[in-house]
Amino acid sequence: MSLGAASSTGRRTTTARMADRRQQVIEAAAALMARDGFHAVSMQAIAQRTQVSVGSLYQYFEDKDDLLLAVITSVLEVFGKDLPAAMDGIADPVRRLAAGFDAYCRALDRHRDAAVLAYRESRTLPRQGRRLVQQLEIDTTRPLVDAIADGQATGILDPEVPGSLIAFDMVVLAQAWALKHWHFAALVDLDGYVATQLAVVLRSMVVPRRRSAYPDLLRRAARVS
Amino acid sequence: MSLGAASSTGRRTTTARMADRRQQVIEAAAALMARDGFHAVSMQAIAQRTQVSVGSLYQYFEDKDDLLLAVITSVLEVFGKDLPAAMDGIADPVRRLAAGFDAYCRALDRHRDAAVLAYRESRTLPRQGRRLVQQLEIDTTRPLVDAIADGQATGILDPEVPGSLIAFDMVVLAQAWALKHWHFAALVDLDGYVATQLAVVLRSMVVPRRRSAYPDLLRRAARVS
Amino acid sequence: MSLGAASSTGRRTTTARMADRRQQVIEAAAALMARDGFHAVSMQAIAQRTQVSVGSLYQYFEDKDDLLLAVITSVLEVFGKDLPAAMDGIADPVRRLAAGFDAYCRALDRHRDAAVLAYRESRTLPRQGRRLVQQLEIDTTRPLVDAIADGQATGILDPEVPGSLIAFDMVVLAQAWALKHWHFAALVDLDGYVATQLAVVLRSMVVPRRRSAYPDLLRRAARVS
Amino acid sequence: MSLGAASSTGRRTTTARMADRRQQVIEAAAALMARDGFHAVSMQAIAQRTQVSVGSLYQYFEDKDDLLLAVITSVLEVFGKDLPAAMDGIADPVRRLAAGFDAYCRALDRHRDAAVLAYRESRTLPRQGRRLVQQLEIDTTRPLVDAIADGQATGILDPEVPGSLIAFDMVVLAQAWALKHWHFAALVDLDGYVATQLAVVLRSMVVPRRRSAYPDLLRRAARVS
DNA sequence: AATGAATGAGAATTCATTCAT
DNA sequence: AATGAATGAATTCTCATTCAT
Repeated sequence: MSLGAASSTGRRTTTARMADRRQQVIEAAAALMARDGFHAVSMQAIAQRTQVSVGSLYQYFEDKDDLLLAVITSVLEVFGKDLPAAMDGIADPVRRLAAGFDAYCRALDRHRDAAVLAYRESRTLPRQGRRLVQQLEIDTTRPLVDAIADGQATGILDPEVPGSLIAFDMVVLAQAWALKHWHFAALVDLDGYVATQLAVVLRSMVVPRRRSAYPDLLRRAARVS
Repeated sequence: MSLGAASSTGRRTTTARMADRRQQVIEAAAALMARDGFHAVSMQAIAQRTQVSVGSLYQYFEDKDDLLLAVITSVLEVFGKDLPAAMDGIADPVRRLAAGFDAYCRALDRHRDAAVLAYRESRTLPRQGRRLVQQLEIDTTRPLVDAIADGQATGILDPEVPGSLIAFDMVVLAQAWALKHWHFAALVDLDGYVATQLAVVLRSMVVPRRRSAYPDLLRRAARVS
Repeated sequence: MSLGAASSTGRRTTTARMADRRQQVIEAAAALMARDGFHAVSMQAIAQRTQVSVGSLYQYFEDKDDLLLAVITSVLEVFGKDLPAAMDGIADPVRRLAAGFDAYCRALDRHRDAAVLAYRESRTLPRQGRRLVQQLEIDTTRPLVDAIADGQATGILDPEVPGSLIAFDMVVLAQAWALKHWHFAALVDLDGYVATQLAVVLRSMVVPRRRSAYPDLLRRAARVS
Repeated sequence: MSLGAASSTGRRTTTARMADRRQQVIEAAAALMARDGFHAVSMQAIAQRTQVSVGSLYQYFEDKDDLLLAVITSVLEVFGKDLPAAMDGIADPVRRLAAGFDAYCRALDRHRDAAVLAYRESRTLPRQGRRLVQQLEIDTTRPLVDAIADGQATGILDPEVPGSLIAFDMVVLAQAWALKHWHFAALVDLDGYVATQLAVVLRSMVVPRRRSAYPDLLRRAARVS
């Protein structure tokens, strides 16, 4: 569970060693909280797991909420990073969109517990933290929104379609793979899931005369039980 | 926040008066927990709000988890009840599906906080309770699955489409109205949301030569900013 | 665990049915408390076990302490009753003493848990109740004290021996079979225990020239590991 | 009520200061529980008495049961320590036995309340703790058993006498001074008690031709009312 | 007499946070 | 910077007892 750079908290992080430890704490906390939930994990448990004293925890983080915020943003950053990386360099907007959705789903699948944690516990954060997380989620959607806009500009996608809404639908459906895994996993595997959901979304957007260009994306690739 | 029928937990509830009180407690707890989250609400607080002694709380519910389960199932039951009620008697499978989705979204909109509570805190429940909630959610999906199957049998919907998966997508998207309200509400109003999402889903399912029968459902009705 | 008449509390006990129920409650309470200890047994648990309402419990007993007193006296009465019954009619003071000790040990063995309860929890009783229990224990010793006095008067037992003290020793040693059963039971069986302890006590009392009359009592009868 | 060495429980107790405080807590708890009984003493009360926060109590002890175990073992250790100390260096087995019994009775007399507590509440302990206490009691008996065996080897004591059983009888009788103090104290003083009980036990063991060597031990020294 | 729902004081235990070393 | 002992408010849950029906 290698989680990104983090911060978001205006902490000094003077020493490099301190930054290291801080990151370790975030990862340990993420693992514990993903398993047991935020409230069920005590600061002492996190300290113990990280081989750090409780006192030090408060050197790295304002308080427990601040740690949670760091954990969540750390998780979201990982997700957010994979997405543009996967889309970068793909000229065709539809294929770019598909690549983004695919990458996002895979990232979520890899860190399923962390994802559940992030979406579940963001409510626990104080207002400001909650907003920050929401903004991060919106930022993540950005590349998708852009790809749709691009597709509409190119005449591949229906210009009447509300891009930002559909893009967020894609985010929601990707997250659903983690959040409703208990249900979806009984119906399809990850590949099938990605293909199916992609087909649903694209069918509603690609204009009829351009459909022939994406036979692979518009037809369900996988069996669904 | 008038929440439906009682129990779901195998409780005694001998007196009618007791059942009444029990229901009051569920509603008060739902309100408080929806606002502050399960862990932030103490049994004391619930007792106080309901004008009931703490001891009585434990006469009605095994423990706090049991109360949470009662709250969540109570919430879900309301949602689950609106859905078939709205679909009942509509012959056309597509219109039936639309009516169901519409009703579900509206129920969720009405009890937005309770919905967030239910989906957020179901993780807090012990295994068995969690399963119960999941089953309840699957049961809710049933009428939608049936409508899709009906549509496929009638030749209106693409027979290759995986009905159970798409039906659950609809549930997920309906829930997203509550869970991601902070984002969607900035883009559309409820009517617009329902229309748009319905269009997305139906476009990917209705076979081309039957599309003309549902011009209202397949075109976005509302403005999206 | 048929426990004796009881009362000791100045309760009315009007109906015969009431007296019956009362006795049932005492027995159920004795069983539960013997197993789990006084504090670990709730009034509701006793009520449930006896198929009686909690309210009725308070019709039969002042409060929980009063119930405990009833339980303990009930237990002790059973013990106390067996003892004189066994001694009655035996002319020889030494053999009478032996019969009494034997009967007492056997009664204790039969109700070992109840015995432990009685001796352990009598401390829990309020002053007055404690005194009552102590008096009951002293009364029990009476026949033994008398037998010793008789033996001394007859010239069989050493006149210098402090009878009341030795008699109480016998009570203590009999109780020890129940209280230290975890240890003694690993060393001897009940018969061996009775024989051995009897030999110890009698050897220190029977005057030398009368010893030949009790070869069976003065020699250890049983094997001790 | 200065009670001996610490732990017996596998606790960390890093600091010396911590060990100190821990010991203080044990002593305060012993005093309170001896007076009011285990269940009647709250952790709050113990904390208050020791000038320690409730939280700290849980730093020193797993839970209330663990504290009770510490109290009881602490008590028993004191008793167990006096006994061999008094016997050490006495060559004559009978006199050694007498010295041990004497020391044990005196230790019990000094900490009578603690003794009652230990024997009464050991039932409250969970299985493992109870076993530990029993083992401790058996260990205590050891020097007595050895002395008897020695006496038998030397031909002073009747070789047929079951040593381990008699030794435990002595323990029981010593404890009876504390447990049945309400009765015995009315009959004799401590010196008288020790002398009398010793005489009872030794008379049943010392072989006739060696009796002349212990006139002081075989004759009751004290008046008994 | 009998019932059992209602009560609320009190108990054990946890845990975020601080601070002396 | 780091430590981890100390703190005590807060929380969940129990249970003896009462009282309206």
